[in-house]
Amino acid sequence: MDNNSCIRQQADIEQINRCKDTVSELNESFDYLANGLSLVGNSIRLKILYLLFEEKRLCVCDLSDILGMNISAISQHLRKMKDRNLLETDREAQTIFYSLTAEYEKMLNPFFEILDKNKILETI
Amino acid sequence: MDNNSCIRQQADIEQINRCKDTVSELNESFDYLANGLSLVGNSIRLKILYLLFEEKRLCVCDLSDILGMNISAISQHLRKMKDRNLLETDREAQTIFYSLTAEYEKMLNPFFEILDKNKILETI
DNA sequence: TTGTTATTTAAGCAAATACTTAAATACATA
DNA sequence: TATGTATTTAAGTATTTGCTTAAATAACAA
Repeated sequence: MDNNSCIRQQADIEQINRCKDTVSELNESFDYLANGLSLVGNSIRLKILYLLFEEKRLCVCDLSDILGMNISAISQHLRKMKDRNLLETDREAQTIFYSLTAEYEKMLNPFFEILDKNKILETI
Repeated sequence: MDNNSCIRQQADIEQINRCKDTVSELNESFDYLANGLSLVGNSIRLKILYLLFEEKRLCVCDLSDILGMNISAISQHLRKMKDRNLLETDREAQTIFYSLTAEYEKMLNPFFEILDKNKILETI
């Protein structure tokens, strides 16, 4: 793993140890948060999330049509986000509607605002 | 691309078209934002960002030691984040210190707060 | 029951990402 | 100028991710 055997001569050993402690203490939190952010960090999924933010709810079929993509591909993206609790579903006969969970709607709001701002700028 | 030829029978055509317009209008913004978020959505890079948030500045060598990873791997992560303006550098003799840019320190703050909260919870 | 619509799931492939190794660059000092 | 320290870069490999295809499930209607 570490062949170059680092630690520079003026390194602050106390700082290094403090950081090591922080990292090992928060390790699972980092993994969990990073996993959530990686789901949002994909432009197809970000589009889906934004569309659900604006339209409140949409089904796989609608999203497939809006984004010009295979239903199966969309379904797999939705599944990942549902598994991580970014989305929830609500069945109405054969149609399954997806929507943002309250928690993530709030969490993602600042990013949606950035997108809204862009929209206004470009339409002026 | 789209073999299943969707559009369900009760689809709201106006809604679909409105959504298509939004997506094509904001297309580059989605790509740009998603790219930024995908950088944060990696647990190694998230750890680096959090450590820089707490310690203000660290060099490749320190991070390599703290995270128990190859210097080259860390350097490549740092480069990606510097290219996307999440980080900036500041040379001091042979040592190059990385720090968060003001813009992203502000933008990532809510996530760092989540991590801080966890830290307090676990130490009680 | 049979067929239709809406969706999910599984398997395979292709592209993207992360890590390793080795060589290159940059600065400092003897 | 030669040597050591700090870091980057390039190339190769391995792992992960995303998409396609085809088959499966679920609700409904004839």
